[in-house]
Amino acid sequence: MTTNTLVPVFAALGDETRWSILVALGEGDASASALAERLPVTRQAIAKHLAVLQDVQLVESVRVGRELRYRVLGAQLSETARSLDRIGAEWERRLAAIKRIAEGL
Amino acid sequence: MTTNTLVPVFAALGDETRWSILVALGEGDASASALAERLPVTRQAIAKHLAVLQDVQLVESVRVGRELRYRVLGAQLSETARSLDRIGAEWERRLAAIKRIAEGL
DNA sequence: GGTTACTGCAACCACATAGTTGCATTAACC
DNA sequence: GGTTAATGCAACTATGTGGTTGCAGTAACC
Repeated sequence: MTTNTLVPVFAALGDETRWSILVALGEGDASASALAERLPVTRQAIAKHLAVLQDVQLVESVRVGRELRYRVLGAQLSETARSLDRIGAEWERRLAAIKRIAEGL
Repeated sequence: MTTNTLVPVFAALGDETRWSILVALGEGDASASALAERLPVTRQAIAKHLAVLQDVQLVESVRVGRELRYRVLGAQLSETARSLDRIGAEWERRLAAIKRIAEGL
C-alpha cells in the first residue's frame, strides 16, 4: 500500500464517533438506523460516517430486506497495520544508527 | 495501547502535510525552519504540525545550538501498528465465523 | 395495494483546523 | 556586547467537516 491510499484511511480512523461505529459493528452487522438507536448521534450523521468508512474499505454494505446492513472489514486494518509497521521499523533502524554514532561505537 | 490514546495518533497521521513532514524527517533530523525551506508551507504552519506530532509522540525535539531539531520516532508507529493488527485480526475472525455459518458448515 | 419503515438528498449551522502575516523574543555567534 | 538568525506568540481568514432538521423517495411487509 502506498502512502497516498494510506492517509485517507488514517483520516477515517481519526474520529471518535467513527470508532464507536466500528466497535459497534464489531459486535455484529447493523444498519445506519439501528446504529443511530444506540449511539448519541442522528442516523444521517452515522450515514455520512459510514460513507467515509466505506470509501476506504473499512466497512462494506449488504442489503437485507429493506435495510442496508454494514459489516466491518478487518482486512483493511490489517493491511494498514502492516504498512505502518514497515515504516516504523525503518525509522527505528535509522534512529538506532544515529544513537550508535552518537555513542561513538 | 487503549483506543482513546489511539485515535489522536490516527488524526495526526490523517494529514498529507504532516506525512510529508514525517517523510522529510525520516531522511534526517531537521528544524521547523529547515523543513519550511523544502516544503510548500510556512514555518509557522510546520511548527503547528510538529506540535501535533509531538503531542502524540510521533516526533521528539532536541536543542542543537540555537535551533530546535525534530526527530521522527518509529516506536509510536510500531505500537500503533500492533494495536491495529490486533483489532483487525479480531474482526476478521468474526467475519470468517459469519461466513462459515452462512455456508452452513 | 396501502402503510410504514427504512434510506437518500439538500440545506444549513457551528466549530475545528490548516494556513497565512506580522511582530516579539531569545540566544548563538562573531 | 551587538547582530542576526532562529523560535514563539497572536490575530485573522478560509475551508472542511461533524452535526442537525426536514422532506422526498422507495420498497418491503401485512
